[in-house]
Amino acid sequence: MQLMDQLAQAAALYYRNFAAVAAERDLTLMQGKMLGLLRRPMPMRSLADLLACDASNVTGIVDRLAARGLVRREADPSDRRVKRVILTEEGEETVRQIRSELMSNLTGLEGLGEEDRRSFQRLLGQVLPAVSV
Amino acid sequence: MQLMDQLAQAAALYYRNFAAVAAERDLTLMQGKMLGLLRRPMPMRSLADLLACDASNVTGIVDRLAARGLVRREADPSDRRVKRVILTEEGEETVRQIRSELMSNLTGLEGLGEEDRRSFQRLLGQVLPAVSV
DNA sequence: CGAGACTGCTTGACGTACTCAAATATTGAG
DNA sequence: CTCAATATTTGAGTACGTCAAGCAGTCTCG
Repeated sequence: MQLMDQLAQAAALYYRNFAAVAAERDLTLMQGKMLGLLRRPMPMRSLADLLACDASNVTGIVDRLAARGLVRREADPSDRRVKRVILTEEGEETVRQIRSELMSNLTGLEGLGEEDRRSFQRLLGQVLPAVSV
Repeated sequence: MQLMDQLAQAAALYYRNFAAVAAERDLTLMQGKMLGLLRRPMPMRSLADLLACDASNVTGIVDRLAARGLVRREADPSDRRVKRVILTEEGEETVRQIRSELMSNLTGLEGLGEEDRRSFQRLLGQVLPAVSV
């Protein structure tokens, strides 16, 4: 079906853009995704679930982000097995920049009227139901 | 903006699904994408452009697909620098399977009425303009 | 309480993919 | 023919993906 192909193209385009924005800051796609998830401190395990990858994978990604001072690990007082990942000041700033650049690249979103916006949201949700965070 | 987040989730979901379908056949995401592009014989260079990756990268991916008998290289008679990648019979069959499984997983698409389908297509095109193939 | 099951994180081995620079083979322009 | 440009490959180095194994902390239950 033609619509499916268009969906594929749209998804590819979205990630090309995302990867390009991240790359400007010397971040990989995964590193960018992870930073974007850290609105609040998050156990490694949760990050693995959200990124749909193995926990052992998260260790390396966090290591690299931490080495660059964008995140740090902190102990979870309620369960000493758990380490929570938290953005540093610099990490917060980076996330803000990425978000705003992403928005400004999605010029198509700006042009939508209120009604189109609602439709788009409804259709997206229907075709690709969001996973609860 | 909330819509941007939903877009991100939708794109992520699309690829999770795609990757899962590919993985059932022991293919990676990139290998699946490449197979999907091979509707006709394609120079390595074109594949690199379509996949938005380095040409040296395509060499490896094609190598692995060829080793499994899903594609093969053939010489381009009009330019002896060029090698065209072409699906084998088994490759064609694999692509058919992947496509049909993708479709059947996107149950949300089936449920759309004619009008919704048109809207969705228009909105997708507006927000994330397709790259011409 | 204390043994065993389970969970969160890390490590190591190995394969795939990405980038970059360099080498080879052809092509095309002057 | 010479030189610039193009198509592909190779090699080094990094990031990421899986999987199996290990350690520490938590939980359940006799």
